Amino acid sequence: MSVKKNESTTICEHCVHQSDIFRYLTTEEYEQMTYVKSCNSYKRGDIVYHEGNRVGGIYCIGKGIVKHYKTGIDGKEQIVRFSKKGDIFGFRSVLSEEVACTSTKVIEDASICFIPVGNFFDWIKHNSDFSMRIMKLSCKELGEANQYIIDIAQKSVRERLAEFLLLLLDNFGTDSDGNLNISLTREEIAGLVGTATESVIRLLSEFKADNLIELERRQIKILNAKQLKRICDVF
Amino acid sequence: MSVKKNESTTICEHCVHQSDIFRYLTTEEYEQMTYVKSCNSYKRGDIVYHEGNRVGGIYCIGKGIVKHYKTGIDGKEQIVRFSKKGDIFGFRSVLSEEVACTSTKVIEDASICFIPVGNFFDWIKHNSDFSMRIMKLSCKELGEANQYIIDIAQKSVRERLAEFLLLLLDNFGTDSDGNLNISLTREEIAGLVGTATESVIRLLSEFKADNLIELERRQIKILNAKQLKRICDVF
DNA sequence: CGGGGAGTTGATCCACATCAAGGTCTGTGG
DNA sequence: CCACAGACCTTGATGTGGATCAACTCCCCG
Repeated sequence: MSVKKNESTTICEHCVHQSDIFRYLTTEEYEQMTYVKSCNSYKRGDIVYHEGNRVGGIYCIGKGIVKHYKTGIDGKEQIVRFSKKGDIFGFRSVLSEEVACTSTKVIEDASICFIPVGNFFDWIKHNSDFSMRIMKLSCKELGEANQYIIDIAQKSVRERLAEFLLLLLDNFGTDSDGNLNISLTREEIAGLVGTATESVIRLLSEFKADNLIELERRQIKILNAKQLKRICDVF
Repeated sequence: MSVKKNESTTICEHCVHQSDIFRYLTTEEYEQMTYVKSCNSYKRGDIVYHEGNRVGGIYCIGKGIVKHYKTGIDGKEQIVRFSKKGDIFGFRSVLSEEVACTSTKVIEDASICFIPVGNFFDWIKHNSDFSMRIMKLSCKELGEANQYIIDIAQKSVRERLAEFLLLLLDNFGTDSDGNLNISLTREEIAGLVGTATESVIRLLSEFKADNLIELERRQIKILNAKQLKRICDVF
């Protein structure tokens, strides 16, 4: 259940500044946005919306990380994507006029803005630069989803795990110690790679034994990206 | 390699009429389209474009069926989608300004129109109804791709095969004999389901033995859709 | 300091891939 | 019209990646 608290506008402004997509709004539209949007803060574990919900607008992340996942057999989560600072999400359901095809849950305390569908549609309708950016975004996500499909269909768990470690590195970068800037449970990694938790654990230990990574609880440090790349590049 | 022949405009007009997306063009734009588009006919096996190609426009199918696939390990095809009469494709690469993320090959003799990217962009820029439709389309495909991911990640081959048979039924319908209106090799079905050819054969025979389907070479007739639905609906 | 979620490890099992061999259909050219 | 090549299909035998089950430990937090 989502615990929301209203926040001062200051953080909100912050959020919008993070996202380059709103640069394509006119000054007037931008002002309108700061007026209509509402900003909330979320804790790890909070649900932004559930699969099957009707989504009444789009979301923009000012701070934090969320995962987008579908719930499958026995409630097993399959993560299809992450969003982080500056990313927008929810537009897929809004634009396709369908209910949400994924659930969105916070995995790192976040501050997220909500913009009602009406305004969003207005901008898309009247601002072709903005609408072009949105289109580009959805097409990019579609390309990534297609890649995901063939990865899961044809690569081994070992290959996929190597690939997703690199993807996390690319997406979230590292802190000053070289650790990945995202903290996932083994179960979440399993839900991302599409495998069982135990398999993730075994393969991570294997990678560690081969000096490809370092492990310190949920901290993962990638030591040998080149070799990981070699493992996942089987095509 | 793609064998193309120019066709009379008559068939071309035909093609555009099939697609409801062009109804959203203004009369002027529509006229422009009939002027700039070029129509070609393709035989089964012809390639429209390869994964990694730069795509210079969008395609619209007047007749026939194509498959969109990625090539993986050992050249094994993973089909991610089909397009048929009235569908447009190629816009993903165009809009995301990336190279094609899939190859497109004809699986039923087809007549396909090509519309250059320049005109397409013009319409999107100046016609918000049209651009909205395109957006809706790409978001719908994104939702389907997400579903595909969790299916492949969590369902058994048996469940997926049942699901894809129903999906083919839904997409292509049946002829007067009740056979699916699409003819795929066992290998293509395997590439769709994400499994080995032999597994497809064994499971199809199983379904046949259970009187769920009838098989006559590449003709597949679905006898008991309800039971197939029960097999694939494990979530 | 104890309860619970997360992580780990080992043992077991099976769905499915892979390999191998043969059968059937179709189109081509002699 | 036949024969032959090649693509496709089928069936059986075998191997294995990784899921599942079970037991235990570790670590955090109230």
